[in-house]
Amino acid sequence: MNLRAPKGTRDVLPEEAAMRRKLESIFADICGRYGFGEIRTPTFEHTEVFVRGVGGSSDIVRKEMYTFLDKGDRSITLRPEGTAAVVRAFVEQGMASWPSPVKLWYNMNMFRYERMQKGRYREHNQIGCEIFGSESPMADAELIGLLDTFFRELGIKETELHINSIGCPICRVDYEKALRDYFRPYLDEMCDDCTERFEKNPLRMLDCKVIKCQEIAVEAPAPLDALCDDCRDHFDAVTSYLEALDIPYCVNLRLVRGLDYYTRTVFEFVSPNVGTQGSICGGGRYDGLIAELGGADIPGVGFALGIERLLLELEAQGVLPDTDNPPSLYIASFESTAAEALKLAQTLIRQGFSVATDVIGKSLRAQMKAADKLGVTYIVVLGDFELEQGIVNVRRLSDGEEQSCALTELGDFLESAVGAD
RNA sequence: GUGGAAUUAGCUCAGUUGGUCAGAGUGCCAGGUUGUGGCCCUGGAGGUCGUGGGUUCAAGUCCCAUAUUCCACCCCA
Repeated sequence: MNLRAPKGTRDVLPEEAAMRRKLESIFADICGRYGFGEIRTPTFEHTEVFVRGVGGSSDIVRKEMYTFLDKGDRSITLRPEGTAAVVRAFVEQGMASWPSPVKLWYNMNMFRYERMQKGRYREHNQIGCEIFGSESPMADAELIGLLDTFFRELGIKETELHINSIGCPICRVDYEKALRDYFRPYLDEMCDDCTERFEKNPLRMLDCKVIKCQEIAVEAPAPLDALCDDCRDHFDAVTSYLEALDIPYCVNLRLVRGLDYYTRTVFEFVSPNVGTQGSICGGGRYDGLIAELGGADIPGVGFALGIERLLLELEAQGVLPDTDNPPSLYIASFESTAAEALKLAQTLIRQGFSVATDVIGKSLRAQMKAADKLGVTYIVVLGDFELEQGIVNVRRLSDGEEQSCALTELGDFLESAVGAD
């Protein structure tokens, strides 16, 4: 019997879920401040959306998609990434007629059939942003600025921004030809992967990990030198905006990225703390994608950030978010007063306070221990005596200090306690 | 898809050359105070040693297969 979670999936338990919720709410808040609206697309799409959107030469489409036929013989694919799906929605919903630019953010789970490693899962979550309708480098810079804001609010220090330009379809053709001309004499000395890349995507030969290939690639024509004037100007403008925003960056000529839709700007935030993946967040410009998916010739730029990898990074840097812990109360009771305790708890909970009571029938001593383990701020014992008097002793667990309080004023007491913290 | 390592209680892990090896710590539950937490003490529950075969008088321990996780490639978040 195999009742374990499927390979590459995981359970998120309360402690981690609370941190995720916190970090997601920070991201949502920042997106709102930058003027982005949230979008949620279906968990699955027609396979064609990703084949055409992400591109047939990408690894995602070639070997990582969860694709199946539904009962109507439609080819369906669980979304492996967000941008193609969001662009599909953009086209289908006629967002081209919305005030431009259209700025959207999302927080969605993604599915890729891959070998497992730390920070790499078959189901994982990405938060991301897209800006449609701006060809300007200002849009690229605003997105990176948003990420910088997010990382600052999280307290992340050590991640590096790598940025590059891979040109437009026009100058890339020339550049790929130049690369092939350069590499052709060395092909016999290079690895099998590179000989395959030579045909399909010579750009990838630049970041091969094989030592011999790296030595050969050192002298290869640099991508930035091959850019046409427009692309060169665009890239220079992006970096100058980053400087204006006071965002440090590192031009990484070997940064290529494996999704077919990218044009011009590509960037990543990398860190040594998330396994060999390194990349926490990746993005770039995709000026031809909307047209590719049947829309008008509208430019776009966006990024996606892996929540699981972000959590690894936060943990490594020791800046995991504090989960909110409002002052809370434990009401201990006896068999004779259990009903009154439940009722009092419900009343206070409905007033907005966080209140726990025993629902097992534990001894008073066991209830005290339970309250301590829960980490509540205050505890009261509600017995027959207290009910008769209408007064309870409120004990603060941190230092054992007690003060009496009328039952009818417990809400006010907790209210003032919130203010005191 | 390729190569390597790991898998024993909820968690972190011991277990020597196959023969009381099914254990420790921690966590959990209960009691020590039938009306008062943390520390401490006592007791208890939980594992067919990832799964399935094989070798053997005997396997947690050796062999094979398989699953899962981790690491290195590949690639991406």
